[in-house]
Amino acid sequence: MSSIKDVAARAGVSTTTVSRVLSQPQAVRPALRAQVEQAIAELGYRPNLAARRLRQQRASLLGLIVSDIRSPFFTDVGRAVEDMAYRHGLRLILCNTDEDPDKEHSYLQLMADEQASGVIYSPTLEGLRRFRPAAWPFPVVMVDRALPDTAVDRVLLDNRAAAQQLTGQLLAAGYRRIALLVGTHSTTGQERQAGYEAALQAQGLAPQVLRVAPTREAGAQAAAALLAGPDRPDALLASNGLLLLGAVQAIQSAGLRTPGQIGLAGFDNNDWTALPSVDVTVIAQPTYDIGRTAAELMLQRIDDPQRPPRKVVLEGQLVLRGSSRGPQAGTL
Amino acid sequence: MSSIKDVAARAGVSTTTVSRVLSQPQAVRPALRAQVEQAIAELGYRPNLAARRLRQQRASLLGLIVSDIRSPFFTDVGRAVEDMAYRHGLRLILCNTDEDPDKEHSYLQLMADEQASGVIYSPTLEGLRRFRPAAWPFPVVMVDRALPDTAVDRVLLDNRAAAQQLTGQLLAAGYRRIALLVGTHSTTGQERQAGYEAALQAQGLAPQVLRVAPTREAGAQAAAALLAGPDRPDALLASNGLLLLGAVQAIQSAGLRTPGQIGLAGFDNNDWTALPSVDVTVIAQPTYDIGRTAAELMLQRIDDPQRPPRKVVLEGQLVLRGSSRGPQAGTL
DNA sequence: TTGAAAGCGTTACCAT
DNA sequence: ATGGTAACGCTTTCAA
Repeated sequence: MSSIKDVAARAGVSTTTVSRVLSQPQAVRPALRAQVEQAIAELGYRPNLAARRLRQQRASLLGLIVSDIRSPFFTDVGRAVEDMAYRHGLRLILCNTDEDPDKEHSYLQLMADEQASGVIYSPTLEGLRRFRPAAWPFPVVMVDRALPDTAVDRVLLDNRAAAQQLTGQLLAAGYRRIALLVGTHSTTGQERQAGYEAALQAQGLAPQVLRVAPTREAGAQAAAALLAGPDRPDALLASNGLLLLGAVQAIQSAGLRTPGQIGLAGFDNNDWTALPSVDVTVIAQPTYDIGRTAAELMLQRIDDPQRPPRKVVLEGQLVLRGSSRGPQAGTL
Repeated sequence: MSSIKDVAARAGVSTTTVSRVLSQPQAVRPALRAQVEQAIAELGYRPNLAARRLRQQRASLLGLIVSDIRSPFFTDVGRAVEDMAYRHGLRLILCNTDEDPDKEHSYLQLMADEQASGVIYSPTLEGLRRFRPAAWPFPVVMVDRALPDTAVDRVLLDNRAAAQQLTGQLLAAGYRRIALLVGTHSTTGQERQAGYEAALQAQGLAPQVLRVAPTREAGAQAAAALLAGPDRPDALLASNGLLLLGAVQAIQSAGLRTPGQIGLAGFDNNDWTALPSVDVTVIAQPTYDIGRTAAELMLQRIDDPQRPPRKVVLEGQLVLRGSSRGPQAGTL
């Protein structure tokens, strides 16, 4: 590998000049600059990033810390962040925490060791409780999950409004006993539960909440229990895509039809939700937008570390499908 | 930030000794070692990775180059690789290429600049054609896609056997006019097509192949055209998860039932394929295993750069569901 | 078993 | 506008 020294020798200039050609070309006389650029091309010179990093004390590198990249939500977000990172010459390091606060901490430490320029972070409830922005040498942008008063940049969905809208839709269709399947571990679940409860209370109805692990299996099991139970709800609301899939599975396994025999709605416009045999009403989260916005906030923050923290709240989009039509609709 | 110098001063030893405590503790007298370890703890010292990298001329860093992390297959593989990387103290850098050979090359170059320890790579057909192992300063492990004679480590599914098995299943059930939806861009599609054709030819039947972009929309459109066409096939085979989803959508939209009115089978045991209303026969790829194996090959290769390249072929698992039962089965 | 010192490749300061 | 040089923090020879 050739170094900046070799380039300098070949171009007949100092290493300083070569460095300048790389970082601030306009500060070098065009003639000299051309010489240097030619030498660079001839040698196939590539800057040594480790040396640059050591000297500058920072790396062109972003961390993405999420619970599990296999969740379609985080996959989309990650894809958006990676696109932005690539465009701006930043690498993206992927970190899965499995909702484990210790692993979250370990990854934050790792990013500090790597002198990352910033970290995009979706904390668990516990991780959020422990988190101190000042403890880390990089800016953090939180996505999807964050407490209301956290003093960091963050990109969130209006979960409360979305859940309220979804619940309102079921109420308007005539459902009265709507049960909620909600995931533990995250703040989003809490907010969605709040929206659901608000919508019910406005009608003087009692909420029925099942808190379960955020997996398809747990969702299916909880939904099956509800459907087989003594006072079966007339509609189900699922607070995320995995729980919704579990609910669909339980409903179909029980031989029930939506919306005729049970109403259904949930979060996340996953690709299978549009299948004619599923056709479930959902809130579509602007997942790519969330990731892109998080990356944008990060780039701006890197540019100006002093700017006041910003909170961006994006709206979910109601995708109205058959599963939330009225209880009588099945006979149409 | 404290450096190795601070630790040395506090422990009353040389920087060399501190370095040794970090990398080969058994070479330092226990008493001294304890002093150093205490100093490290008291100062909260963390090694500077950039300095280490510059000195050692290599980084504890793996690259993962895939077409799109949003594909469930790559998501699972990525998750497995990241797990292994974390366990071995390696970072994982995520790279999406969108099936663009130039972007593939650009990312390979990036990994070279970062002095990555290795790259796990799922090349496009064109990227594979251009690829020269010797051109890169890191070992490569190919996953999912690779030419038969590539002289690099690789982890592949037995695509031909899997497609043959799937087609055989449909044939055994009594289907005779089986059409294949196959994605362009990848070697897997070609291999699966070969398996499909072999199975048909063994029965003296003519193949009917539609090559389309590997997206749900393209799959749905192609399937819809087939179903509405003059000589409609009696069964459909989809060569990956997205095309299969498109096929299911087209079949359900056309008001057809599987297996009664049309047979169906395909690749990838995505979570929605098990829904009672879908219930489609698939080949389940051992996605996590594929990723884990790729990471293992990489670790072994890093350990011993001279070992001969290995090829690991994993078997898909047939998941038999309702959609591939016989044409008359719907009336049972 | 321990230490001194060179050197990895770059950037940034200070001269000129 | 350009160049000399120190410094970033670590590992690795080599010597003791």
